[in-house]
Amino acid sequence: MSGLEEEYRLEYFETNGFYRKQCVACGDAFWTRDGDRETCGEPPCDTYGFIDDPGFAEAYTLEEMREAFLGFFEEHDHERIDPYPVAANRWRDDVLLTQASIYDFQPLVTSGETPPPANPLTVSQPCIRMQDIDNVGKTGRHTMAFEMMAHHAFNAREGVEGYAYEGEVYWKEETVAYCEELLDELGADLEEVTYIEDPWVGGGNAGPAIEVIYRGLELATLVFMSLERDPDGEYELKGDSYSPMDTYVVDTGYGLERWTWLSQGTPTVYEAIYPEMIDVLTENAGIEHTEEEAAIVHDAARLAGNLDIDDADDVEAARADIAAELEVGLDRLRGLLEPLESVYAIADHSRTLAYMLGDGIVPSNVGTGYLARMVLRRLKRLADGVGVDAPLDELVDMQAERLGYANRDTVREVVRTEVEKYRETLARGERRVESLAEEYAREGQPIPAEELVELYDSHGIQPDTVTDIASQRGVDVETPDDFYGLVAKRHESERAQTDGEESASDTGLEGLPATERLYYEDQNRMEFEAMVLEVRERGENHPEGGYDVVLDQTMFYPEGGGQPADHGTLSTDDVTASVLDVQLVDDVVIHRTDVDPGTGEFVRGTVDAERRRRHMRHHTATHIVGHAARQVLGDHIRQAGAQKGTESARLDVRHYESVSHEQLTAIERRANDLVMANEPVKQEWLDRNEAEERHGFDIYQGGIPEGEQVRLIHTGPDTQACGGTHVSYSGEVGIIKILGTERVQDGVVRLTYAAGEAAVEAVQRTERRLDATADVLDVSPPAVPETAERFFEEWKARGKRIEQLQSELAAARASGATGGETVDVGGTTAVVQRVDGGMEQLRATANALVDEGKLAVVGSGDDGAQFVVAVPEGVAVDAGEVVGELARRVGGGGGGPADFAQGGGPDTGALEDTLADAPEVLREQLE
RNA sequence: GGGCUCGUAGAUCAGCGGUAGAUCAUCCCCCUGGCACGGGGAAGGCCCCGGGUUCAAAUCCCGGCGAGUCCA
Repeated sequence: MSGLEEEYRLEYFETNGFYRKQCVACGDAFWTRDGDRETCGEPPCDTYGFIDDPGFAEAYTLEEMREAFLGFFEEHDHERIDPYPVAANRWRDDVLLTQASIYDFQPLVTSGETPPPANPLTVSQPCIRMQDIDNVGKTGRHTMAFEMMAHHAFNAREGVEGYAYEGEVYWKEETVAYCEELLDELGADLEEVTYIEDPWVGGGNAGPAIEVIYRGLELATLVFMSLERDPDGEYELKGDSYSPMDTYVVDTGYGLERWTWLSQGTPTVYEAIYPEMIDVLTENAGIEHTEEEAAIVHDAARLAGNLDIDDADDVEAARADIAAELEVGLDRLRGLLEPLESVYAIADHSRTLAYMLGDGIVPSNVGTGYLARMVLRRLKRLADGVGVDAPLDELVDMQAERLGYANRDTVREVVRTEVEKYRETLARGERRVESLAEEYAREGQPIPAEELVELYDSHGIQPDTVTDIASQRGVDVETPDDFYGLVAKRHESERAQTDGEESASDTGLEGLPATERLYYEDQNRMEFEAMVLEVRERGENHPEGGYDVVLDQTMFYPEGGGQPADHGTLSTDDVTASVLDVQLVDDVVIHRTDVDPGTGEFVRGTVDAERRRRHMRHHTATHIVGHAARQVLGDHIRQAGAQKGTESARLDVRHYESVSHEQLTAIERRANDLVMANEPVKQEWLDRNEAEERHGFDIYQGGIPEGEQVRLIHTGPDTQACGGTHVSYSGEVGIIKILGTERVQDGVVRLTYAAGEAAVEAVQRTERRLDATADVLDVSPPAVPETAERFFEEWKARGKRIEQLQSELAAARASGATGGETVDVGGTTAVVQRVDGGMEQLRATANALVDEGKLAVVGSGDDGAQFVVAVPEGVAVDAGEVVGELARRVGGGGGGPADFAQGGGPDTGALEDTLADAPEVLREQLE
């Protein structure tokens, strides 16, 4: 066991006269050319030394610095590659956002499975780190959106085989030399640069790493990824053991924003990287400073840079010290700085959104969409708070323009839609809080913490919003110290349930050769011959029983990519086995059959052609519908899931609003246009990097395939990476009929459609329903909508008429025209009457009687035995009690308020006797 | 992917087992020279859909559809 000290003894350091020192303040080991140096150079051991005193020979803009960096490495034999999207989930499924340039090459390139797009390479990769959201604007140096400039080299140890790249391109010596040369070229004083030893650990990998510090600013991190976690490993880092890997990767990160900042020496990073935006925002917000105020702000920023400020909490703590140092009041300082902090954050959040939306992320309540929504809402709050009244879509567009995105119209549209949604949510929230505040105001109580949690968790209302509105009504709010802790507590129980995932069962099929998959060779052939390599009876883990059959080659398509497995038969001369399911495990296709075809036998395989053809039509149709949806709805349209069946298929796409009928019709028409154009559907196997380069990441609509080669399906103008089976010409899909659309969740729209024979069947089904409806209405099908509407209107009108007639009838009954027994109960006239009708009639009759000052007991035998008892004002009879007693006698129950009650029971036979006893019951009540 | 909340008049929402309500908007009348305001009146409801429990469901339970929100 050992650490990595030896790893840092570079020849470069030796020959250039470096010293290895230990920081007298923090104890970290570092390398320097300056023999007198005692501290590592990084705050808090040292302070910023570049503000008002830029560290490079010239000032660079963001764009100039990016070009300087990439150009430098191009000159040193690196290939410049285009940056990847910030939505990392478009090429890997373990993370949401790109947080570092190395994300572009994980996991397949770093593991050696796939070659890198170039080697060595250089890139300036846009990244988003949501974890810095609270620090943006406040610390002077944090940005949520940033570009990580990098150069990477992918190496494999000499003599080991089986990796997608081999040999060593370069390693630590060259990496440090490049860094020094670049710094030197830009005019940095190399005497002032320090290299801190800081081992890197992450995601099961580790390696030595060096932090490059210049004038107090960490400019770069040079990571030498070369170790993997291994219980028996010889290296010990942060509590885990590691051993060397066969591949080792140079992973560098140079912060574009910091290099730009250092070259300009502005008080904060924000003024260096988007000065125009800061100008626009300060003017729009009406922030004006006198010369004296401007000087205070400037000095405060410089002082803050010299302090050990890591996050927003430190800023607050340091502010008093800064105020004292500048000899201004704390409140005045805060008043000057806080609006600026908002402006900085607004500029940053606008840029973050430009990255996100420019890369096609659609705001929603899940995944990256949720993150985009959070950023936008925070941006809106900041802008409102500081008085920036420029529309957000303009702010985002300013950044999108600078970043060169082509889909700026969509981006603006998305921002506008999302701002409107937020406005509605806020309005809803305000109404809710207002009525809640009034409720608690009446009781003279403060709004309790549980309500606060509920308002936030279920309705998205921030506690400070609640406090604001409540205080306007003079209501206190119990704000707990640990508000977000309480919210988290609410979610604790759901965590517990999410484990218990079934572990992949041991297939026991190791060592079998990969099945040759014939369905890729000829997607139209449905018959083949093969040899049975292995048959296993399915164990008790599989309640459906049967056999797992492995062949040397197969035409059967295994379930995958949203396409269900083929069915069919495997026959020998003696037996015919039905194939009920087909799965792919690693490279082996497993056929589940009902009987054992016999190991070593030759079998004739026949695929259920009807089923397969329907799947093929629906699969190609899915590509076509996706393409059409993108044309109609916009370039941001991406597949969120898909399922193909025999009767219909569905495609879920990311979109920011529901799809209108008009849009649906347009999609359907475009899709059928593509069908009728009868374009060839071609498959092509391509090297992964080449496929990405030629067609972009949008080919991964159906998920991210493994392996070095990807299979592309070209359907006319559409290209996707896909493992499914397809028809040969788009015309074979037949008619595509969109059956419906629904919003599966916010930000995801589902399109359901049928193709070919399934479409014809679907149309016929719809037609039959229409015919049946027309028959019922006794009109021709075209007249159905109009007739249905007329009938519905008439039905409503009749309902009203019936109600009116019933009350007239009831009034007539009450006036004594239709009998009923009249008795005297303690001085009040009571009428006991049987009216066989519904509850409506009973109520109307009883009400009419009460209107005449009479006590009413009305019974019906229409639907069981039912009673209504109504008591006029000032009569001391409890209607509820009376009904309870009467209903009990017919085997039921009942009740209600004292002046009006209803009830009943199933025993209709006892109705007459019960009504006869009613006067008795009423009199008992009086006592 | 999981949790929570909500679907009642055109709009905003009460009601939360027992006769469907308020406010605004709409229409009519009064007041005015006219408008705003004010006063009086009317019209407007498959209480989201489907099951269940109950004598009785807008109300309780289950399922679906729709909307919102928090978290991974």
